[in-house]
Amino acid sequence: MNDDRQRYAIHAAVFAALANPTRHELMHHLCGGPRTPSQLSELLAVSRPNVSQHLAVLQREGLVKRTRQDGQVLWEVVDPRLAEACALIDEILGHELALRVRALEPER
Amino acid sequence: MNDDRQRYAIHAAVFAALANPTRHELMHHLCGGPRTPSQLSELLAVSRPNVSQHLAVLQREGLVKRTRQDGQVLWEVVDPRLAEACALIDEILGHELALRVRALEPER
DNA sequence: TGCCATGTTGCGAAATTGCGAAACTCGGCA
DNA sequence: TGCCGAGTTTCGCAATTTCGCAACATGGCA
Repeated sequence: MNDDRQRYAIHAAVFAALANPTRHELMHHLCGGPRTPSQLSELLAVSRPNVSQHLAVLQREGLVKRTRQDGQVLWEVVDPRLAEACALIDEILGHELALRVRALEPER
Repeated sequence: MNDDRQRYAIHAAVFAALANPTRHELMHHLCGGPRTPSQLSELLAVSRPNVSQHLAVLQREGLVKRTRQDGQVLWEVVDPRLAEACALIDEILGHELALRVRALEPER
């Protein structure tokens, strides 16, 4: 059972990597294919150092990996099925999430 | 696209609810059926106030709900398929996670 | 060699999180 | 009415996270 505690901790760490809007958006773009830090920086309108920091967090949890190609740095998701998993959670929480998104729109 | 930002934020908030070992363990137990705060407190060896706090976080993100029965408080998951989603992520990250769990065992 | 674009790392401040302790709410019951 | 147990909320503090900014590393090119 102490074993389970470690599993819970490791699991929670993986979820923590996705528990940030910027990292979530990073994963979304990376699921569409490898990108360079500069591309991501421009896509998200986030500073390059910030992108690097978030990518480091995702890498630490084993969600993305860095490769080199033609002298430039490319980051990519370890397993594209991660997008499916996120979509599944979307579907399950679809009602709740849709309500909350809609609730924000007519605000102002 | 600003719309997407809100979606990313809401998504990240849901993941943040599961980005804590105690809350992860709470969800695990609740997926097995409704439980009272006292039961959860004993199962997890966590103080009752702390259990209430974590349940409040999970409720805020629409993952669990509170019901009353025979004068006692029961907490339950909103959708049991959440367990499936977690299992899917387990499977996808299975290799990585298994390695990391195993890496912890022979430590001491 | 020097310059410049790309990427990463280190640091400090502000904001957030997690948890114990104390206080509060609410039913049931004598 | 008063008491007691279950459950929740509030408060204070330590630890963590996030981000901007500066500094550092690296590779191409004139």
